[in-house]
Formats: sequence, C-alpha cells, structure tokens
Amino acid sequence: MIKALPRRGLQLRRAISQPRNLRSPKCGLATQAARLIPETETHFIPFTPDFDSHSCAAALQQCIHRLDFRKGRNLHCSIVKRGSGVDLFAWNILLNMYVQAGELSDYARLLFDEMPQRNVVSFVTLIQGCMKAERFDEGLELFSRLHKEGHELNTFAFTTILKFIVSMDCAEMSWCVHACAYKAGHCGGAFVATALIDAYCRCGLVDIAREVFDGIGCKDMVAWTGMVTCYAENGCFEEALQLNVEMGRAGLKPNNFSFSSALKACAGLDDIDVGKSIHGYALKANYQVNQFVSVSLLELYTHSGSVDDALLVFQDMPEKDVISWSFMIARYSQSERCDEAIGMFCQMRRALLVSNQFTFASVLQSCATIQELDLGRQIHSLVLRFGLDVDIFVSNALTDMYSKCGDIENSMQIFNASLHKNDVTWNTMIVGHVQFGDQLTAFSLFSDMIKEQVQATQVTYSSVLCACASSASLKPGTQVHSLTIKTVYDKNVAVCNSLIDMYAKCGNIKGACLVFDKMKCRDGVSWNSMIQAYSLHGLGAAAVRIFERMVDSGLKPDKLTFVSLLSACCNSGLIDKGQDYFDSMVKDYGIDPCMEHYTCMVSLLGRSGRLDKAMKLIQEIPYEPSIMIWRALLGACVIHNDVELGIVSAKRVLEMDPQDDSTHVLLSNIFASARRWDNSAFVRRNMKKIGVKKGPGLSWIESQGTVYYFSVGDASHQDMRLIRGMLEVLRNKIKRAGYAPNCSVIMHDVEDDEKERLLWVHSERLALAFGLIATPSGSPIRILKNLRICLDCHEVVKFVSKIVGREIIVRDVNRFHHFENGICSCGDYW
DNA sequence: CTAGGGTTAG
Repeated sequence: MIKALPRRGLQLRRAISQPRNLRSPKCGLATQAARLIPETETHFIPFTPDFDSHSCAAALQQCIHRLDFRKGRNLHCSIVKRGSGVDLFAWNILLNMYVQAGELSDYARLLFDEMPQRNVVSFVTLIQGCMKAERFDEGLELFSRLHKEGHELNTFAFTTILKFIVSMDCAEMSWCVHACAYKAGHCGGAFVATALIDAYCRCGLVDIAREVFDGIGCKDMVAWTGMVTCYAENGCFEEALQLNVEMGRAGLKPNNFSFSSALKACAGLDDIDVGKSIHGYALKANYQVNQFVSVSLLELYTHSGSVDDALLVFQDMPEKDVISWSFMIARYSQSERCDEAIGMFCQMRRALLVSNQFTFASVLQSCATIQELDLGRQIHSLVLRFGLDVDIFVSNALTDMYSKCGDIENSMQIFNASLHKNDVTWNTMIVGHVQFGDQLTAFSLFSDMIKEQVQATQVTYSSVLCACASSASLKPGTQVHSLTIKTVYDKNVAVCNSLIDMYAKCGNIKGACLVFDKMKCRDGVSWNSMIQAYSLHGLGAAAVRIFERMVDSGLKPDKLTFVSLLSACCNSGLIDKGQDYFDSMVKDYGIDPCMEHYTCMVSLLGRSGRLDKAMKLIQEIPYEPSIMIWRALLGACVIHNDVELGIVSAKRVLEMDPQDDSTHVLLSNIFASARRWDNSAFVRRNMKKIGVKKGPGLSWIESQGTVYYFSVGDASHQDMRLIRGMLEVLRNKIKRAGYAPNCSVIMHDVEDDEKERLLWVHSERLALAFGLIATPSGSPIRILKNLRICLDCHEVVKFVSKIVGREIIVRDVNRFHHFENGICSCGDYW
C-alpha cells in the first residue's frame, strides 16, 4: 500500500474545513471529490473492522447500481480516511463509479493516475469514460499504453476499442484493431467478431464483415443479427433476408433485433409480401413487438404502400412514443396530407407527449404547404419555449414556413438569426425569394452562399436557374450554366431539367434542345420539360415527336406530360391530334383528366371554332370548372366573335375574380365589337367604380448586358428621339407593305387618329424600335412582356420581321411568339 | 471489476 494515503486523509479533513483552498494544485482526488458534496451533508462511512476490500467493493457496486454517486464518493472518502487502502479489485469499481457518473470523467482520470496499480480492467474502464466524454485522443493513447505496458489484450480490450473508434466516427481504423485481434487469436470469438462486424458495417466494408462473420467458431444470436443488420444498413437487402432465413435454419429464433433489420430489408426491396409475412410471424408467435420493430413496420408500410396502411399499424401500437408519432406526422406531411399531419400533431399533444425537433420540423412542413401562417406562428412560439430553435432542421423548417406563407420578412429574420447554416438553409432562402419573385435577392444570396464556402447542390442550381428563367435577360442563365459545367453539375439530371426550362423560358429553344440532347440519362421530368419547352414556343410538331420518343423509350407519361402535350397541341393548332391524345390519356394510360387537361381541351376546341363542343365539355367536367377554364373559353369567344357565350364566360370569370382587369377589358371589347356601346361603357365605368385598373403594360429588352424596360407611352429613355424616328420609319414602311391599324384594341372613346397614335406608343413597339437601334443587325431581338401581346402589335411585329429580315422573339405572359419573315409561330392564335 | 447487435423520424 502507498505511504501517501494517510497524508491525503489529513489533507481531506483540512479541505473540508477550508473549502477555499480546494482548487490548489496540491489537492488530491479525494479532496476534490469531497468538494462536490455540500459540506453539511458530508459524512463518512464509519470504520468498522469488517469494512474490508470485499465489502467496500460490494457497497460501491451497489452505489453504481442505484446511481447513488454521492454515497459512492462518501465511500471513497472513507477509504482514503482509513488509510490502509483497498485492493485493485475495489479500485477498479471505484474507477467505474466515476466513469458511470459521467460528468466526473476528470476525477476518473485523476483516480486512474493515482491508483497504486492498474490492470487491463482499469484501462478498459477508463477508455469507456473517455468515450462517454468524447475525449478521443486520450482514449486512443490509453489503448496504445495498455499495449506498450505489456498488459494482456483480452476480448474486453478489443470490443471496447472497436466501439470507441466507431463512436469517434473513425470506423476505418478497425483495420488496425482487426490485425491486432487476429494476432492475439480473438477473431474467432463471437464478442470481438461482432464488434468488428459492427465497425465494418459503419464504414461500408460489407464483404470484410462477412469474412469475419464466417470465421466465428460458435455464432450466437447477436452475431447473426449483427451481420443481418450490416447487410440491411448497407443496402444489401437480398443478402440480409437470405441470412435471416439461414439463421432460422441454424435453429435460432428471431427476436426484435432481427425483426427490425429484416423489415428494413423488405422496405428497401419494396417487398411488401415478405414484410407482411414477417409481421404475421411476429404476431402469430405473440411476440412483444417493441418500438424499434414498430417503427420498421411503419417504414415498411409507408414505403411500399400508403400512409393509411401504416396508420393501421400505428393505431395498433400499444405504446406510441415520440418517434412513432413524429414518423406519422412526417409521412402525412410528405404526402401533402397536411390537415391530417396537423391533426396528428394535436392528438399527440393531447396525449401529453413531448414534441422534439423531428416533430416540429415535420409539422412545420405541413404549415408551409397549406400556408397556415397563424398555426405556423403558434408552433414557432412552442419551438422557442422548448429551446429547439437552435436545431438546424427546425430553423430551416421555420424559414421555409414563413417564406411559403408569404411572410418573407420573418423568413429572412429566422435565416439571419440562425447560427449554423447548411446548404439546406441557403437553398430554402433562395427558393423563398424565387417564389416571391425577387430574383435579384435570390442571386445575391447565391453569391453569398458561395462566398461563405457552402457547397451549392442540385437544389441550389435548380432554384437559381428558376430565377434566371424569369429574368428578362439570357445572361444570368448562361452564367449559371457555365458554373454548373465547372462543378460538373451539368451532368445532374435535375439541374439539366432546370437548364432546359431556363433556356426555353428565356427564348432560347435551341439551347434547351442542346441540353436535352446531351443528357446521358433522362427522367420523366426531362421529357416533360422538353415537351413544355416546345409548347411554350408553339412548336407543336416537335413536342409530339418528343412525346412519341418518350413513349418508345419505355417511360410512362404522367399527368404533367399530357398537360404539356395538350397545351403544345393547343398552342400550335393541332386540333385532331390534341383530341386523340386526350382520349388516349384516359383510355390507354388510365389518367383521370384534371383541370389543366380540361383547360387545354376547351382552349383547343375553342380555337377551332367548335365553341359548342367546348361548352359541352365544360358541362361534362365532374367538378366545379375553374377560373382558368372560363378564361380559356372567353379567349376563344373573343377570337370567334361569339358575343353571347363570351358574355357568359366573362361573367363567370368575374364572379370568381372580380378584380381581374384583363377580363373586364375583354368583356368591354366584346360589347364594343357587337356595337353594344352602352354595355361597353358600363363595363368601363364599373371598372372605375370598383377600382380595377388595367395593369400597366411593360416590355423588357436586353442590350449589351443591361436590361431596359419600357411602359406604355414611355418617353424617359435617353435615346427617345432615335426611337421615335425608328418608329416613324417602320410605320411608313409597313403601311406600304399593307399594314392597316386595328383600332378596336383601343378602348378609349377617341377619334381614330388618336387611337392610332396610342397604338404606336405601346411598350412592345418602343422596345422593338430600341432593339433595332441598339442590337447588331441580323441578330435575333428578344422582348419580354408582362401582359399578352396586343392584336395590333402582333400584326406590326409580323410586318417588321419581314421588312428588316430579323428574327423577333416576344415572350408574353403565356408563351413565345417567334416572328420570322412575316409569320408568327403562334399561327395568329394565342 | 471491464465488453458485443437496432437510437429509428426531418
């Protein structure tokens, strides 16, 4: 025994009477241990003759068992006070007591250093402590010291160090431990081997894990389930199920661990039948299914079935914990069954279960989807009360919720306040601004993100490209495209799909085709985007060709494919083809027509002048026709001069949206064209009365990297004199070529001369004139307009395109018009 | 006296 002990005993007594000196480096461990116990409560276990190492060890063991660490420290004090010491056996238990106490890992270390002797148990115990306290370097050093000091490396040492390196996320290091264990001849033992399997599982070395498994002399249940789990966790689902069967053949009965892994494998294979049979087996064997198995079952049923199937399992669960509740809320949110998700959240709270970060993130997702700002705010305050706003998933969900609900200020505030930002944080904020229509902020966030060295992902590029798509200029889009090439994201399917969309919406259909043609693999969205791109540009035949190629490649067209295809047929006047595809969609593909499909068909039939058929189709719609459908019919009525039906459809639109300025204007025009001046005037007076104003017509055009915009009658441009001159030249030239102004588009009650003057200050004409002056001759002119192009401007641009011999591309609110040599791609219908 | 398998959901 050590001589120093009595001195320490004295020191201890002094320390108790003089607590201020406790931090002095001279203080030993026992002193510091005593300090943790309030002075008044300090008492010593009385020294009795039978208080030997054995009873001391037993008493300490009891303290650990009961988690009564205060009593344990008192015992420690008594040992020190008695002075005669205890054996290594008791020291190790004392060490374990400090390790188990967790927060006292410093004391464990001090005790370890002051112990009279140490054996492998002492080392293993302290390594455990280091693992708990995440003192990884110290733990590794202890292991190598254990080795160097010549202690025997037993199975405990190996299993402990293996778990240790797994917990420090360095499972690759199991190579070294494996070699060491092999030398010591421990690899055939189930304990060490299973720990090795687990370590190799974590770093994905499934084959090596299997080799270890095969080398086990006597495989127990834990080894079998360890290997099954290893397969299931690494996506080798078939192997997992196979091994699960072999385990049964070896005479071992499944347990909750093997059930859980086998079910995970079934979910991975989307094999609901095998999954159900395992579920049935567990039920038949009357197995007390635990939380882990239950969650695996929920996973299985949502993976290969529906949330409703999972709900049945959920309702049967005897004890629902926060994880299973959160799971259900998450799946309802993901299936966009938001009301049910929110309902479950309320039920969960009524059941007095405490929500955690998973619960909040999921329910906030639902609030975002259905734009429930009030509920979102309430949940936000709950989050704050729980202190969970620091969780990155929760703060991201809050950012998303506020931005999806249109409260971009609060969204930004959460974003700015979040201490830890990841790629999702930035993407959420970028998407928020794109949806809000603020492309410039979206771009600047994107550049900030790159400055902060956060890796842009496919989501980042897709959403930034979405912002580019609604920009007036092609330039940002091509810049982002080159960035994707640099980062190899141009090989990513989702990014390519966004590139197609961007090029199409920016008027560069050739760019869209190029991206599509270069793609090595395409998904359904790629084909849909390309069909949509052609539709947007009025290239119906090309859209049809792409659709046929899609079908030939074996991909199944979906709802959206047909929306794009039908709109392409409509935009290009392919009336019979459109009708055929609509019928085929229902008959051959079993797709129930949705509102968008009906809208295309009404537009298509209307365009061909079959207004009665269009009206008949509307009456056949099994639900309430949407405002879009009535707008489509109204558009057709205007073109075919059907006054009565036009009035009916305009009134329907205005019932649903009384503030719709363009419909008021169309209605007034219809009356005017039927020479019902009184009605026409009434509509215009009514517009004034209810405060509806025709939105200002704006046109954008880019020249040398700058975007210029023009409003109606705009005279603010610095080159206005040149523009006026150019307009005058154009006017004279096209008049000679046969252009006659169509003054019916001017609603004001003025003379025809004045009407013609008003026509010539339309924003698209100003932009066109400026484009002819400012862009190199022969290059295409791209103009963007916020409203539909007016009938007369459409005529003018047709003439101009022929006279100047240039391609003119106008994107209005609905589609593109490609003017070339006096013809427009829309075939004069839009 | 010390050690091995699932910590799931967003």
